[in-house]
Amino acid sequence: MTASSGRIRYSGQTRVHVAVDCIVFGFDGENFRLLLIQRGFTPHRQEWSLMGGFIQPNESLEAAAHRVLKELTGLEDVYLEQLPAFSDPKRDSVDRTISVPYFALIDIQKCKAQLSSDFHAEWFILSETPDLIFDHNLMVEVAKMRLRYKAALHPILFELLPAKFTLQQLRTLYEKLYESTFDKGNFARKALSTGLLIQQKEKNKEHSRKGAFYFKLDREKYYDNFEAFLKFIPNMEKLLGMDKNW
Amino acid sequence: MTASSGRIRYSGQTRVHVAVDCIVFGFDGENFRLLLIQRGFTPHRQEWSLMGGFIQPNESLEAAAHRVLKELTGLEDVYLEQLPAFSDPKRDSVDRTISVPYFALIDIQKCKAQLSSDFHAEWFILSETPDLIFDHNLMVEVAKMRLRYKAALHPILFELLPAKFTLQQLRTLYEKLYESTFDKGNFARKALSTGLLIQQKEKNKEHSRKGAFYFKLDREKYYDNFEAFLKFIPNMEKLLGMDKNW
DNA sequence: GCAAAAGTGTTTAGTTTACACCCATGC
DNA sequence: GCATGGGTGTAAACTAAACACTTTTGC
Repeated sequence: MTASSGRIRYSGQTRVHVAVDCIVFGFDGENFRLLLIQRGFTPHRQEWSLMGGFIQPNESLEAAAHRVLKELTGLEDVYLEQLPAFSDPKRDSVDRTISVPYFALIDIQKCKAQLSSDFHAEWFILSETPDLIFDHNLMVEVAKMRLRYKAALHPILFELLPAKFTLQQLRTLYEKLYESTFDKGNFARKALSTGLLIQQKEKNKEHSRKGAFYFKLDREKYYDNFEAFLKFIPNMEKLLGMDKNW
Repeated sequence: MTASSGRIRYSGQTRVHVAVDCIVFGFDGENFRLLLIQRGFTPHRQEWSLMGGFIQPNESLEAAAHRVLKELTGLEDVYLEQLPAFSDPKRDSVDRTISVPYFALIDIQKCKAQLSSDFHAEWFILSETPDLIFDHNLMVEVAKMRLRYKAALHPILFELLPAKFTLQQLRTLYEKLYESTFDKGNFARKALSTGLLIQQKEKNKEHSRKGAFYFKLDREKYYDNFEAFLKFIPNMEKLLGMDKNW
């Protein structure tokens, strides 16, 4: 619904505040993490919250989300995906505010330093997320489900890994997300068969005497095929909590 | 981003108009159809447009979409799914307006009568969609892609069929969406193996002497398993325009 | 009986899974 | 030389795809 004539005005129509909230996921090699801020102002001072902000007159929602993330982490090129808007008229008791959540995937190592003390930001273990203000807990739940869904079909989890990673790290990442375990051999074959991985000469010897090869993501193929399907995940239906008996 | 203290106001923050636009899909047995309205007012009087409306003070986005659809078609329980918001600050030259598109799937037969002349609504063959106002053409494209994606994994296309349908009608529906053809036998097996279909005693004899059994959707199983995965579509990756050579 | 569409069966190819096994290395 | 995780091989089970075949029935 739009108009473009200079003579027409939407004067009779309600206007509302529109904000974005960012559900920022990271992975520390062992656990999924969620980046939260401690509010420095009322209401709900010192309570934990998602990082968010109002949309500005000359920016799109996506630009607002990127701006907010930049303020918080210093990062510019972050993977962001829009989730369905939260628009219950009562969700905000001050003024009508619609919030559009975005989930973000970032390499936790890239922003550890920058995490501005302005926001008292902290990386929580995802499963140990504290109570959040307003409807932010629900936003996190929705984001988790969407991440599980999307990552089962598309190679987005690479966004969470450092530039160099081993197959074991990649597998652990998937195992944690789906709270499951995957066969080492089968997983490696699938991962390699995507052609997205470039084997390095260097090995990681932290976990074994033999050492595991590092891999890098083939960024070109990755961007070219972002929407391509993976079948990374065995028993996808079951892992996504879907009963197949029907 | 929200607040709930009575003392706080968002007075310094921009407020914007928020609207919903509905991309209404139907299927006439032969072609996908798109329900459009001819605007009766300026700007763009008599041009074709999606049906939309501004969000009201006491309704959510979803409620607004349902209201708009009810006005247009008389239908209340319509399948609706939110698409990412269109929020370019320049998309509306009058006032800043963010539009949240919803795609709707409806049984074309259920609303033929009601189609209120208030809106000069018409069912266009999807592939023969005229030029639409503003960014509505793009919304339709996004909705088509999302429908293809979603229908490959979930049984939503039943929403487009009448209460009783034959396997052939179901297959034709999928074939048209994916601009492809599917093996009769394999398709029937997959469709039946979902357990979602209840065979009727009656047959449709329009297309053959032998007659094809009618089926009804098992609504209970359908609602229980809405998020369950289907593997209805052979070569899903290729049909969704995804190159697998990587 | 034959045409035409409905519906079933069957062969083959491909993929997935589970699990066994070999490999390289530091101690 | 042996323990440890890294990496490879393989048989069996399952699934998908192609296509041939049988069924029904109005004319």
